[in-house]
Amino acid sequence: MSQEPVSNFIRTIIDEDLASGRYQQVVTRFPPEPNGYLHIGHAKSICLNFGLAASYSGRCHLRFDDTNPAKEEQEYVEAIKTDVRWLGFDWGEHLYFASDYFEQLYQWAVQLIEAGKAYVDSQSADEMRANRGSLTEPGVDSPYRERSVAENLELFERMKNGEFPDGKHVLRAKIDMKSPNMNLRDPAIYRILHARHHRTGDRWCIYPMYDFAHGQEDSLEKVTHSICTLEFEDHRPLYDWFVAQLGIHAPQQIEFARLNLSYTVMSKRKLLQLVTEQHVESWDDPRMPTISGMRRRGYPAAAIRNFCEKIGVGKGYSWIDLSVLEESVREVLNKTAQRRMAVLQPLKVVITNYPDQVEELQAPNHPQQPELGNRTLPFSRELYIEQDDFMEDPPKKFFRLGPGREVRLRNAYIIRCDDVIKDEHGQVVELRCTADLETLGKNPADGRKVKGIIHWVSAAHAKSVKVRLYDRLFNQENPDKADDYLQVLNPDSLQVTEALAEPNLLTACSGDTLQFERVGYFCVDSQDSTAAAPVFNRTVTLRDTWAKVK
RNA sequence: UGGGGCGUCGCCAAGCGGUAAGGCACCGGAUUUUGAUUCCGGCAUUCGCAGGUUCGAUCCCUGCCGCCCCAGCCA
Repeated sequence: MSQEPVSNFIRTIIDEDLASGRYQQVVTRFPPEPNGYLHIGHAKSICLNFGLAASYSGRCHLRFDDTNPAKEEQEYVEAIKTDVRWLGFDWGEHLYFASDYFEQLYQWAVQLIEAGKAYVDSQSADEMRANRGSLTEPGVDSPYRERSVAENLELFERMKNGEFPDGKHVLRAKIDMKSPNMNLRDPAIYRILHARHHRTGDRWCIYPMYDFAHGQEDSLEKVTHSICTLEFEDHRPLYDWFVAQLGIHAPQQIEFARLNLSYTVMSKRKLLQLVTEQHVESWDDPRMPTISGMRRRGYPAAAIRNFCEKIGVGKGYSWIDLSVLEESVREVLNKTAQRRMAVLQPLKVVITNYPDQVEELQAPNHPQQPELGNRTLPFSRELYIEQDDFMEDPPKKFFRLGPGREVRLRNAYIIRCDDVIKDEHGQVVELRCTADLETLGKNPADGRKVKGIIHWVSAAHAKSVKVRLYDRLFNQENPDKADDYLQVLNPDSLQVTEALAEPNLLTACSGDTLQFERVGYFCVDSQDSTAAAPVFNRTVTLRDTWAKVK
């Protein structure tokens, strides 16, 4: 699947670690918190972690970082597993949960207390904040900082036994309240939380904090390279401190820049809000930047993988244009999608010199791949073409239909527009045309050139299908910069319309993606489409240089 | 103004002391029964700025400038 890997700073580090003998193999992990659905930003991390493991013949674990029962749910665990699998990655036997390590983590906390490296603090959250200092002022020691080991042990035990309400005490690592790195100013490592955990139920009422859990989880799994995003750079000294104090296997944490995509938001909080406040249908709404939304939209997994490969990985804050993703989608779909014809905004055409009969024309399913075979298209005297393909007073650069002009009907004849029929409002409602019946499958014998080619359907045979046209969810390039990102939602992100399609479209199955020639790629909606009432989602438009010329 | 990072073409991004890969975008042109696809060609005398070391610097040193992150009992 992948050929020459692109060099990047992470591979460089791994190469050095392997060369120096610091590690003998490569073990990575993708560690989502099950508090929401995966999005395209997670895809970058998944492709990176699983890709690196595959490239170095190592392994990659899927580990749920479920240390905060207040926000996490089983539903998310299942959705995440589905998405990672769909993206094409396999964790094999290596499925883990932070919650499986709770007992070990608790023992390690006790060990730290015994070593005089952790203490129970009984300040309130407000007092702790006040004593933490600021970016420019050092913090001050907690009055509880010098409690005896015995007292700490006893209090921590009682915390575990549920003898205190939430927030009454907290276990802190004893490091340095004056450290310029805020994360080292005696970070909280265990808090009291009387909450039901989706996997451990009511067994625990104290839960480890991220900093006290993540590195140890990596260590237990013998992870060699723990890849995370830039904001954890400041946590690395803490990460290293814990594994050093505990004397356990030390993985190397490496930070990279998370993905930012134009015209979309990536924070789970905001995505959750879009769902709960019904700005979109659901987590898998085709407008969502979630993996499940993109899947439903018709984006192939390979396109997402190619995209992640293409954007690279670095440490600088990057901003990727949505068009890069869309190009990746077209790249895959162009090769795989069968072609069909459908008219979105119909304009009637009558071929006046064509007899009252039905002809069966042959059309290739894919112009560049004859092995995909042909399909049959019914052709008759009355057709529909796209309104956009006719102009009453066309400019010179427009080479579609106009009064007296000729155009090729794709896979059929060349026609000339003789008359334009309008209704009482002056609206063009019908075109009277003549077909050159000698041009089926060949160019005019007299050598005249007809540059325009338009798509069409036979009026009597066309099938009506529901079509959903999706556009970017936000109107502003960076919705996070708006005062309120909800204010810049694109009101036209979804347009529902009926299209008239060639009969062959009805044989498409759920999940199939087809190209409506000259219009775009469309897939059968996995939720709402039925044989009786088909629903197609527009995956992405075709590139349209004419639109730019206009 | 404490600490941690980052600054190479419009957007990503290679490069690791020997004289600027690649992709996307863009601009030409060819083929084409999708104004699609495909195909050719063009596209940074220059690497945030200023000094210094060196025969030679985007790569090393110094000083500026700009941007991002950190004061959750979130991850």
